[in-house]
Amino acid sequence: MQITPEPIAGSDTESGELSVVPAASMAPAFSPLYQQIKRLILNSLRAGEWKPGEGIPSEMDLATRYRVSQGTVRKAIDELAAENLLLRRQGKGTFVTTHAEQQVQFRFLKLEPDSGTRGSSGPAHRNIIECRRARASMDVAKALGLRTGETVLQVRRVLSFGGTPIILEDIWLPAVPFRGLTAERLANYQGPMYALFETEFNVRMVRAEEKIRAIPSLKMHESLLNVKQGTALLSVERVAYTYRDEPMELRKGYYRTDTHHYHNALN
Amino acid sequence: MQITPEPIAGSDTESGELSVVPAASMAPAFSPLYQQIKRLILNSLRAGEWKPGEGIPSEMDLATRYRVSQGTVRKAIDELAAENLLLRRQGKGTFVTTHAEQQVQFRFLKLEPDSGTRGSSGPAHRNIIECRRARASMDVAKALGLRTGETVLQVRRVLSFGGTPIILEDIWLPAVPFRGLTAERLANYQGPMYALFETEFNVRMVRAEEKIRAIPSLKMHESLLNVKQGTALLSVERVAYTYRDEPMELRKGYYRTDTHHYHNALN
DNA sequence: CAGTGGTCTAGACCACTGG
DNA sequence: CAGTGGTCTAGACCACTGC
Repeated sequence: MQITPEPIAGSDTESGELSVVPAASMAPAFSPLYQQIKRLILNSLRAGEWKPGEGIPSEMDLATRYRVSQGTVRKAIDELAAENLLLRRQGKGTFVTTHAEQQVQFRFLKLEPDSGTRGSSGPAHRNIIECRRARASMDVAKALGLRTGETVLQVRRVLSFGGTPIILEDIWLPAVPFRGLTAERLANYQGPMYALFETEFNVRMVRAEEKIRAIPSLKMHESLLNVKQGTALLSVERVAYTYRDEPMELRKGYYRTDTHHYHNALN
Repeated sequence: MQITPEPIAGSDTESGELSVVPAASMAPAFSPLYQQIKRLILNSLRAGEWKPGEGIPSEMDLATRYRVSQGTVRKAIDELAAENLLLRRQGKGTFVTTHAEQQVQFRFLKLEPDSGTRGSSGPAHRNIIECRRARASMDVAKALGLRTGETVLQVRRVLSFGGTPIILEDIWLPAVPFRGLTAERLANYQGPMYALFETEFNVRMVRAEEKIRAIPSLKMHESLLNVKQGTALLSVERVAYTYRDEPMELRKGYYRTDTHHYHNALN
């Protein structure tokens, strides 16, 4: 059984909904119903039919809408919840996840103090050093899917914990989606940067990939991070992706790890 | 409905199976059926009723055994599969995961070459430097849940990729479960170290936690990793846990990150 | 072909939330 | 109390594997 999506939000960007056959393959490309439902829900998220923080229709409503059983909708939502795109709350409903909540303040930041829990030394202090327009270098362009020389915004900031500067971040953003972003707006905004991206620029960061290295600190790190040149720093290069799986941010972080460490759980 | 486990494998270590009430709380500690089934399956895994690589009974068989529906067993297995304790293979059955398979050769190793895929430079070369008995220092004892001074085994080895030494690892293991482990057995064994632990010592590593820092290389790294003293190295401190969630290995890794990087996906 | 896991349904009931 | 997500069942059928 295949589903014919009803044109609700006038936003089905993808034309070929089903039966995508791998090139030069005889595979029938069978796709279970719940995967098709999952894609329809994802399309609604992409189209902004339900915004971050809002609730989506109940399972029964969606089942009626898509003309499938509740269990099928349920399995679709389960997967989206596992990917952190949706959040289920028993008795209340299912909600679009957002970066604008206290609990997930630093969802992508895995640095922790060696002793104590994160936040035990008070809230992080953010210091915007600069925000300027620039031309994408080759590696920045490649990471963001742009052409070399295209206009990007470059942000530099320092994060301090307990009064000590711990992290220097250089951030590159494509200029077009982020038109109007200034150092002042960044400095005045309370809350995670990704929350500002959501509310002000309609850009939702969904997942990220990081490449981690150890590097000797440079001269510029001396004053900004209060370390001597040559000190070992953790280099964390992150590319963050949107609902559409487009790379929308390149972030090069330099972490002091004398009092903190990057924590990772392996399963 | 609560399940009364039948005494099959004579191995139900846990006495209080159900209804664990949080201290000083009136919470009824409701536990869904599938969670109870999950625990029973986990107990069988712990007891060694099904060994790594082996298949477990079919869903229908387990449903009959536990006197629940197939769907309930299914949900229990789903969660264990999500935790990488079981592996489902359509048409074949459900199997206990193992480290002794080519595909998951380096399940816990997240270092990748900057260009190319892992393994593109041929198989890793393992060089056992030493394996000796020692007394647990304070931090080693704390990590392994031992008392300071208890006997541990200490292994040192170097991993090379494409002929270049990239990783130095110092490994600490509690002496008792690993009695009989020698440098020779380690050197002669083909395959992942965790696979040897499974087959020879009945120790199954299920998950791990890592703390990552950047440190300057020490003098001993000069010859072993072929780097100059003071070069920035990635320090990866891993504690690995068994089925019973006991810490069974402390591993301090020192990674060269001039040609490789630690890769991490964030969701 | 039989046996396995994978999907889908319909319906009942339970636990949790908020008015 | 109604509405939500969460659990459980029984049964049907499908996709994949190996003999």
